[in-house]
Amino acid sequence: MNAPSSKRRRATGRATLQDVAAAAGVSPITASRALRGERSVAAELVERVTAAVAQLGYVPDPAARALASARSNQVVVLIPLLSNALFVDLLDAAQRTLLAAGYQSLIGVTHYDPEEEEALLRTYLMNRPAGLLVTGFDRTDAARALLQGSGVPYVHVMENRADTALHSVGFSQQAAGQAMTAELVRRGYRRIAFAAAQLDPRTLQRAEGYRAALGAAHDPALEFMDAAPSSLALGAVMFERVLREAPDVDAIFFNNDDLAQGALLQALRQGVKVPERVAVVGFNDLTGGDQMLPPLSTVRTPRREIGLEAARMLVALMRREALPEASMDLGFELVLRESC
Amino acid sequence: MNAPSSKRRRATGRATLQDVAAAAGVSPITASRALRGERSVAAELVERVTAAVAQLGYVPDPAARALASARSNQVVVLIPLLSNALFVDLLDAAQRTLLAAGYQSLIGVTHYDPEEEEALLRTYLMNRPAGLLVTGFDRTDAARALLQGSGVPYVHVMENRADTALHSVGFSQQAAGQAMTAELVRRGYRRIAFAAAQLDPRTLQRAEGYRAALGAAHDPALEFMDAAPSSLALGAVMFERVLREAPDVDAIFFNNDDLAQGALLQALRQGVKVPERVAVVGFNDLTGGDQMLPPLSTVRTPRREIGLEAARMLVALMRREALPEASMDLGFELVLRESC
DNA sequence: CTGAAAGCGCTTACAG
DNA sequence: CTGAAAGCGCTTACAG
Repeated sequence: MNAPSSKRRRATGRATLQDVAAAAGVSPITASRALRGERSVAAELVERVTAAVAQLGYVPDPAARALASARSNQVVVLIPLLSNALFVDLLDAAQRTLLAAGYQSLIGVTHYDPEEEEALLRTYLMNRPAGLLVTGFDRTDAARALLQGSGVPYVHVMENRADTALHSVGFSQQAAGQAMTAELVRRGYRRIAFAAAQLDPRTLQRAEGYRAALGAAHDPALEFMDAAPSSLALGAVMFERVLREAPDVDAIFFNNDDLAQGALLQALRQGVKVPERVAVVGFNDLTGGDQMLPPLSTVRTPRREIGLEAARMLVALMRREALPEASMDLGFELVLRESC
Repeated sequence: MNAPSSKRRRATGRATLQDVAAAAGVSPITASRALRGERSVAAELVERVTAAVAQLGYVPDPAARALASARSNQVVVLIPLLSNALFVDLLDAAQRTLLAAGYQSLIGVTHYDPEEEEALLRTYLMNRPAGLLVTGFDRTDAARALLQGSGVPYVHVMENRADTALHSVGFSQQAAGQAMTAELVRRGYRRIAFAAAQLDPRTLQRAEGYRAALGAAHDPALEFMDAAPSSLALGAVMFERVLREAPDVDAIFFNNDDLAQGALLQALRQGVKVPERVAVVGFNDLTGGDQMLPPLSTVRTPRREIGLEAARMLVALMRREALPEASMDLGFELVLRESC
């Protein structure tokens, strides 16, 4: 009768590749190839398949695709924290680029914990992702082996390394730390403190740059490190502490803008003049820096561009296209407002 | 010989349910049932399967599962913006809860655009998600039909509605707007402005609350609406504008904290005394409000709790467990600091 | 409580 | 350039 064939017991009601093939008068394999843009299909058949797809409103089933091809259309993005605007910006840009290229993003938050990252990697690799975006180069050996052994392309974001063939899009954190410190020196500051929170690998690289810029003038007593997460409130506390413990300080380089903004607000509360009594500079150029009193001098980091370019690089890798370069240094920019 | 059977041409090398079943001496179906915790399996067999899983390091293939069961282990989370800390907090909490329950999150950003939301829904529904979290009740009819027709459980976040059987976790935006306005009235303010950006549905609900609290005293000339996205910089501009266009204003209720914080900084720049000349209050209690000069009075919204509880509710729905209630009102709290 | 059979909707590998 | 067959690794539906 007209009842659906009893053979198709669990049909979902959606049009399948079979239906498309039948409507186009080709075999399912040919329909599949036409759909995926394989060039070995006659132009006329491609047209017929395309028409059938449009007519039936066909959409491929990602699960069936993943099962048959051992590869999904999802990209895993591993970032340290969602509460840091830096990573949210990067994620947003990467996500849009990937979506436009037909890939969905699966986000994993590592909380700056290598063990947690390794666990996430184990879990997400089971999904047979098409690719991965990972933050920085610092991870467990097991995580590295997992990435390497997966056969899945991946790109490192935020950092660059010249000594490897690994794919990366970022900038030199050390060079950025060095450049801002050098600018302070150039402006005549002599007792320059470095105040950092979180103490993740990139923060420590910036500290290296700070030390390099200071050379012999570097005084370890002017380094203030706090492993707590970065925040406005912590910046206020650190500002007060630096002035108390190093009264002769004349400039403070905070490793993140939220710290620096908190410091500026604390200075206002204490009546400490910035930059006259002490200069304050930050890092990243987060929202609000230009609204501070005085407006905050900082290092602008290209996080959106990093997200965009890393996604592009990954897409090329996933499509097995040739890559112009294995690693991109997107640089940084000193934004000198009135706080130094 | 010892070579793998030529029948298994595309094996991936991972242990399969077949391997587990063989090692446990049961059929694959029984292994599958034991794995998924179906209660109809003898305790002893469950033990043997569990042991085999551990021994082989077996992990189920999500794609095969999704294909066979027409349901994946992924939950789609649709939020308006990643650049608003409010939604990032909600997302973070929901994500953790879902991950702990064995579900992965697929994030979609709608940019407050119903058309974009509808498109995302179409795309993501193809993945046969196990469930969805959607923001608010405002969407296209097609999107509503898509959700309804999918058969997939979903929970609304951020808002509540008593007049429907729809699942939701949030609070009354209108009541929150009304409560803060009433507090300002109680404190003796008489010319209370409402300044809003983005103008999304929830902002407009807060505006309703503002009007309701003012009653006959409500003056449309004191409403300042700007459809641009919320930011510190816009808050500064709006503050200046309100004072210029309504010089007799004695309090300003900003619909989001970033606006209010920007206003506070602008007041500082202009030398306008807060709250003496004009009171300033915000909404959401975002990071930094307590660091402002003066510390910002605002409405604390339970976004993390919303993410957590909505995820819990969804998990119960996905597991077909009984639900204590279809809708949860998590309330809000006035945080009265020194800016009013 | 357990299982043999069939099927989910695609793509791979092999032919021609 | 095109296709018939087989298979990816699970779960559903039917029996018993």
